[in-house]
Parts: sequence; C-alpha cells; structure tokens
Amino acid sequence: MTDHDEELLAAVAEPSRRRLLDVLLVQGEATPTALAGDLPFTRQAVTKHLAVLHRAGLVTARRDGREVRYTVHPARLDEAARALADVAARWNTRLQRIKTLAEATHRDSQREPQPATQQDDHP
Amino acid sequence: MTDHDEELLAAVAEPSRRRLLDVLLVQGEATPTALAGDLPFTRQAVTKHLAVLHRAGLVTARRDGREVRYTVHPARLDEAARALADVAARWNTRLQRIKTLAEATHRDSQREPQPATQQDDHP
DNA sequence: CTCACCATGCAACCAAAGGTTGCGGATTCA
DNA sequence: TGAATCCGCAACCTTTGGTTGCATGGTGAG
Repeated sequence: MTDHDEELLAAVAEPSRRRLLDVLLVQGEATPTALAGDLPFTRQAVTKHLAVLHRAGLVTARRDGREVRYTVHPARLDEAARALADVAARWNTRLQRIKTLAEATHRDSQREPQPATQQDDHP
Repeated sequence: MTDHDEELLAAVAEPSRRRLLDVLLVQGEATPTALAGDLPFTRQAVTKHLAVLHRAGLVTARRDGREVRYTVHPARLDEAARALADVAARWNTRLQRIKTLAEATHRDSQREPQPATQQDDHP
C-alpha cells in the first residue's frame, strides 16, 4: 500500500467525514451551511472536515461571492474507494491462509491432543 | 448500513489498528509484546488497540500463564472486510450518477455558456 | 447609499482518543 | 530464592473532533 493511499484512507476513515461525503454526493454541490443542515454537527465542524477532505484532494472548493460551494472530486474518491476495496481484499487473502492453517492444526490436534491452556472469552 | 457495521468500521478505521491487524494476521497468534516488536509504538498502545478490537469481537484473547495470546476472529474480520467493500461500492454507484449528471451539464454548457464565477483550487 | 441579513472566518475552549512513561504484581526458570 | 519477563494500572501529553462566540464581508431591500 502506497503512502498516497494511506493519506486518502486517513481522510476517509473518519466516520463523520464519510457521512459528510455521503451528503455531499447526494447534494452534488453545496455550501458548508447547507451541508451542516443535513448533518448532526455544526457548520464549523463541517468546515474543518471539508478542509481535511480538501487537503486530501477529495473535494473541490469554488468561491462564489458570499458563499463557497464544494463538490466531490470524482477521480480522487474513486481512488479512495479502490484503496478501501484493496484493504478488504488483502484481509480476505490472509484470512484464507489462516483458515487452511487452522484446518491443518485441527487435524494435528486429533492425533495428538494439546496441553490445554485457559478459557476463551467474548464479553 | 447497520449500526453493527458502523461499530466494526469504527474499530477498523483507525490506521494503527489496521497495521496491528496486519501484523497479527501474519503472526497468526501473538502476545502484545511480540506485536509491539513489529510495530512503531509501545506495548501499552498495542494493548489499548487490542482492547478496542476485542470489544468489537475482531480478536480473541487466550491467557496462558504469564502471557496472553491474541488471534484474529476470522468471521468478524470477514464482516469488516465486507463492510469496507460496501462503502466502496456505495461510493461507486453514487459517483456513477454524478458522472452522467456532469455529462448532461456539460452538454448544456455547450449550448448556453455559464456566468463564470471564481477560480478553482488545489494547493 | 445604507442597513439589516446572511454565509464565512477566526479564536478559545472542551472532551475523547492515540500514545507515552513509570511502577507494581505475577509467572517462569536458572 | 532471585532475576528476568510479561502483563496491568495510572498519570500525563498531544492531537483532533466538536462546540460557542464574535468579527468580517458580500447581498439585497428600501
């Protein structure tokens, strides 16, 4: 995974920013105040998140007199989506290796029972 | 997207925890100190992250005398991977809508040029 | 032109979370 | 027994998501 992808993921990992992107994708082009109207936090919080997204190149700002209109940058969000999918894919391949390994271990334990340690968990 | 998925995503969104999961997937079963040996932060930080992952059901702890061995919970990580892929997929469909919309707008602008506002950006 | 009304921008502040250091308790093993 | 090691707890620092309050500047009705 490139540092470039890491930068994108860091920007996109934040739950509030994902919601913000969602709303922005729906509205197409919107001002911070308009976005804040559809989100559970204040305009200033929206502005800060937009700044982060802008630094990562995920949104584009266009000043028009009194207001600033933001839009998502399709190519960059596309990259971000691909990066997310890559993470998921990597996990899947590694899980596959672990599962086959677990089966092998299980076969061993049938021939030669293990020393038995402590209990498992899950609160 | 379910709250259940949101919980998983919140746990998995953190960059350090993704790295931790990566190392844990490679080592298969490992103690906090062993994990910290392969990571750029201290054992205590690792322990905190493991606690978060454990609360989310993403890892399993097994006490064995002096040490605690952690393993990833395959089914849960599988869910997390699916949740990630879902986010990426949703973005893709919405981007698709936006792109076709942009084409339409572009065709309009060819017939009737727009008022021209301010400049774009990108630092 | 003026004034009231927006949308922003800026700064101070708060709380949660990632990360560190320091220390004490338990387990292993020479 | 005693040293080494792995862990857990607590205090502390810094970053960051989020808030409130106020100042600035474009807009538009009168």
